[in-house]
Amino acid sequence: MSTQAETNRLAVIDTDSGFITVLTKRLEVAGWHHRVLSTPVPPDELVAMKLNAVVLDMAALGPDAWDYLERVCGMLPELGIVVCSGRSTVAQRVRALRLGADDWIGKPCHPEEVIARIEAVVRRRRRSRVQSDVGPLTAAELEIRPDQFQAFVSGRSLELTRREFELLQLLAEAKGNVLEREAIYQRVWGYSMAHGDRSVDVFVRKLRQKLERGSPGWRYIHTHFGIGYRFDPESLVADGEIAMTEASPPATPEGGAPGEEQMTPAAGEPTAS
Amino acid sequence: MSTQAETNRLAVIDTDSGFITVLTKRLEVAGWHHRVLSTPVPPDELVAMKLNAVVLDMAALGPDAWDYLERVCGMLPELGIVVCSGRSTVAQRVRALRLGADDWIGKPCHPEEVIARIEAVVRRRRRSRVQSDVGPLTAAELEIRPDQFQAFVSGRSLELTRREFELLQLLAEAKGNVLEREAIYQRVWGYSMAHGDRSVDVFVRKLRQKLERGSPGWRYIHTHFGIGYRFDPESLVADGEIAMTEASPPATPEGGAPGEEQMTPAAGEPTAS
DNA sequence: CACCGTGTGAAAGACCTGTTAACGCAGGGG
DNA sequence: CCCCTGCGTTAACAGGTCTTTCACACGGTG
Repeated sequence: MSTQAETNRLAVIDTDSGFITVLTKRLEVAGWHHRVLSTPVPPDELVAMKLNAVVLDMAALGPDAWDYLERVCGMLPELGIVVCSGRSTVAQRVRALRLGADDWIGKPCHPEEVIARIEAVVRRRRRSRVQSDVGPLTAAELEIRPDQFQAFVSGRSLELTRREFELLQLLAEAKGNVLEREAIYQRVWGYSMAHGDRSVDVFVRKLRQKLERGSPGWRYIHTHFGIGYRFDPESLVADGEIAMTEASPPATPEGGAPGEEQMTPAAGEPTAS
Repeated sequence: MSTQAETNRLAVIDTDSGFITVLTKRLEVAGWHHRVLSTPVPPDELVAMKLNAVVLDMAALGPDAWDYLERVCGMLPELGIVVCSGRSTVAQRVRALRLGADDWIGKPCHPEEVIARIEAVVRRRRRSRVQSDVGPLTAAELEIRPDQFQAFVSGRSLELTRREFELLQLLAEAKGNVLEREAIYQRVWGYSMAHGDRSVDVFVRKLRQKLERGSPGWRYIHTHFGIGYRFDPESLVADGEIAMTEASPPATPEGGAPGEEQMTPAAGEPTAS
């Protein structure tokens, strides 16, 4: 809940163009990343897409539909699977659900209901997942650890407060992009910024202070006059000079966070400058 | 799938005797513990039942059905909620799903499908708490034994109460991760924390007290201001030093009750390394 | 040069946590 | 049947930490 703005990723495997058209329109409104496939792609590829859920029509899966469904369910236990198919019998629906599908919707159906059901499935999945979903994020000497609500430099904590940490995390996740004050405030504080509020500036200052104290030699946060701030680690010394204190590989103190690859929500898309 | 040694607990809130008869018969075959209710019991009571899921008919909930549904969903985010009702509109189904229901089935329906859908809903939840109850867990001088609902230090019990133990176990299993108060409360108490509830803090204090009494020289639970707590054993004495039991315990001579077990006069202890 | 936006420091105030004690409830024993 | 004891909950207070706000200096922009 706190980490909002998490975009959901969905694949639709179907051949019913009318259904797809209507559904994708709704998905765009809802802000889902989605991809339409007309043939059953190998489970491996589904894995690579890092999906949250998949909607599929048994009719589009060809003759080996049940095999395919079983393989996908077995291979991606964390994936939300919603079958949206034409006429079906109770036995078929029960079979799919037992195989591991999360829901079955009969066509014709209202796209809004499809989305609501997908969301229900994903919601349930989110809750059950251990909170190790977000891997540590590193930048220059910095190691940002969402699991600890804290940032480290060569193993030493920067002693950030909650707000400071969330601000840093937000900026770092948008690496390279300029974020406007209003947007920052909105996402860290959770509500709209009052006119004339300087909180963001004050926190940027505190953050810079702690960053410099723990990692002198680097500048992390840049100011864009009249706009906002941008995170982008920049060495203050010539490249080859970092003689001592190299030890760049941030030693993971111990918490064995699984080496989750960082799932980039959206491809970097620079906000105009 | 795996040994279904764990029985599922389900409540059915409905007044349709025919439906209930058929459904309960199937539930018995499937080995579910179930309870039939003809009126909407207060959410508190649902909590006490320690359910995995609930099946409910909007028609049986009376005039405040939507309110009730919303309250239950908000209070028991971990509970699987399946609505099984008569004729309905898309808008109603979407509303229920958005409120937090996991599935909506229209009557009439086949009991086998109802069960399959309940199982699909519960299936996800189960994954998360799979590995929790097996082997003993040790950390520093501590030995946490789920089979006894108790923690030990060099063989001596810490005399933890049930809640204290569950809290400790939860924290220890998440070793190294910060857990937010809401998350802790939800997983130990089983339902959502009311705003302003300080129970978690109080129990953390009791736990720290007992931990310190049994294992001075170590700090186990760390506070993260504005967030929650983190379990991470930390020695209070420098590594190479011979712990002299250096006055860490402020004695507290003025004993309250005479029966106070102040044992541990000098029992050998640290020696660890 | 005038104007606005940003950096900086400090102080007031809101919020959070540690700690203690009293209350109500349930189970066991007399 | 009543009393005793242990446990969990709730309220209240004290002490600290974090946020916000304000004032002023500095620097970029037109």
